[in-house]
Amino acid sequence: MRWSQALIPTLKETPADAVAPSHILLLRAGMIRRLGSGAYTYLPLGLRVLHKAIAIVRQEIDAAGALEILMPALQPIELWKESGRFDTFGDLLMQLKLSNQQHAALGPTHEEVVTDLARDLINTYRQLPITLYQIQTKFRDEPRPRFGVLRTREFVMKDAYSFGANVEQLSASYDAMFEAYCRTFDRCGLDYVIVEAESGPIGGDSSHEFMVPSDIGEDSVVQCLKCGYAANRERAEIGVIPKLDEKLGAETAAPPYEKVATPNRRTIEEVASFLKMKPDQTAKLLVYLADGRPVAALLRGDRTANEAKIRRAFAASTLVPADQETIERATGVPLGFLGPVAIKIPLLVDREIASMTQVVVGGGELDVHLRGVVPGRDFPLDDLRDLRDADSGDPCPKCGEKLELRQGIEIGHVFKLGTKYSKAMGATFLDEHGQAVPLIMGCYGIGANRILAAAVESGYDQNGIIWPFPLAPYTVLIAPLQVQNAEVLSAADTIAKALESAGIDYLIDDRELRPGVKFKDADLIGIPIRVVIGERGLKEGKIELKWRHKAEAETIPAESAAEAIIELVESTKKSHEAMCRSRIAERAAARSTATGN
RNA sequence: CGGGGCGUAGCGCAGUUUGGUUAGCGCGCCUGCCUUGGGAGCAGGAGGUCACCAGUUCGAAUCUGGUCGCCCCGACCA
Repeated sequence: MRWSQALIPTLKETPADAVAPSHILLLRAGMIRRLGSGAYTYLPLGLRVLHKAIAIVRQEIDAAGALEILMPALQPIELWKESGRFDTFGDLLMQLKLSNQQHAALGPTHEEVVTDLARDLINTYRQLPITLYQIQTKFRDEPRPRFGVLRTREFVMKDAYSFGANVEQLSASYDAMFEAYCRTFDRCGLDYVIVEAESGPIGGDSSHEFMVPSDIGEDSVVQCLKCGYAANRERAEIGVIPKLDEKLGAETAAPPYEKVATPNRRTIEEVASFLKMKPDQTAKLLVYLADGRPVAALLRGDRTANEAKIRRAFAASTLVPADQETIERATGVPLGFLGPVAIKIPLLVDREIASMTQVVVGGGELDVHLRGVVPGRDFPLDDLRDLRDADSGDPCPKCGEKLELRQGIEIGHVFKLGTKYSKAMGATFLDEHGQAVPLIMGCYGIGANRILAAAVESGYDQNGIIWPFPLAPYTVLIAPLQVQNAEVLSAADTIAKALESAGIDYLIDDRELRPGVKFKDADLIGIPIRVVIGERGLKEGKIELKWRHKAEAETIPAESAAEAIIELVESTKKSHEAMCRSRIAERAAARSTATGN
């Protein structure tokens, strides 16, 4: 492609409403343009990257044995009512009225449609297992689109759905997708982390997220750098925190707790600052309705409750925070002054509380808190649980080392669904005994646009984007510096022709501009290999070769330049493929050790 | 949905507090000269419903009321 014929509207200045590096750079590099909030046009350069990412996804998902289909984005609302998600999806679902009063939705995901298809087409266990997928635009009425292409109202997703006759088939399909995702992201050249994710009432290892670490990532993940444990923050378990054994001797002699007046101080912040203490010296008592029954959880004041953990701890299938009226009716204590001493409803205590010698808690009556309360002495510690979100510095559940908390961009998610949709929508098959049984499903998503955002977030410098080799809009940028000079231009054209016939994609900057402008633009759009041809070098029979990610350029002989560049591209591809293969081997080895024996 | 900010040329901004010539500046764009290895220089030029609607006023980018749009923080995120 000749730059003079292309549409690459680079910007010298930073657009005012872009904040995230990927957003700023994709705009400045002329790859995207905003139409409205959360809606972006992909210009030629950006679209090429998107297409390269999609091509890799498609190859790997195909190779994993899934079958590509294309379902409508436009869906009858009845399907959503049938699955029960019309209510749970809420305002996120983009709805519209068609003629004839038809009520429709633009698909935010396709469990309903694919389950409808399956109940129609899958009749017998002999057709199972099967995995269907599509690559298609999804619609979600996001309350707050942000960070450019990272969170939009309309986005391209690869969504796959597996159907199995039993749990073994589900696991096999899940594992195949999991492996395909690893291969996909390895091939994209992304640095990703796989984390255990919260999977709802099913539990177990039935959900994983693929994350690219980034400060603008919207998900928090905890990671143990020692043993490799990684989990979504909501999911992460916390290792055992040592109890203070010695306190049994020392602290039983501590003075009894005292009541202090805390007029109208209800929140942890208010109480702590009023008593001139830190929030981590206090504890808070939270009240929930577990399957409708009021229950309480006690956490250190500065911690975040984890509702999924609390729900499981109370063996409940639903858990919602209790409202003020319910709390006061159930406990007889006004909101803001609840404490664990003499509480009237079932109480579970977070494990961490056992490591506190003294604590400030609510006094169980209006405008009163208790200071110097000793856990274990003043309230029981016999049922300790893990009830909170993991934090930086908490012990790893596997090895006890300190966990690190980081942000990440979710680029892929694999999930064992079970029979949630097949049961709700009557998607059954006949098993070996002629029994109609619900299909066992899994679902697997990859956000194509997020691959772009994540690649830029993890590959840029102050001059612009540094694309990973496999995703770059073009592999080689050829920059003849003096286009008026016939020798320079023909040297550039010679190289271009050679790349063309070698099947290597390139962009040739044939614009009649000053060299500085060309260099700035080249850095901005981030093409991996830059070939500079200038009058000066050409006189000495030399042209310049530079990697975008390296500071220094090298010179090579002009007459053999084309061959050298082709060789460089080929060897880079080969070493990347070799890296992907060795990752595959590593995972296979890890699996056989894990299955043990 | 709560809090904060913004809307003036393709992009970045000044002007608004205190109403008053023809609404400015930089970048980009067009023409010419000049220049040519890291966003050059000179000269000339095009480009504006000052987000929209209503009001106050002799007079509104500027004051008042309303509407819309966009960004950030939070809530939310199968």
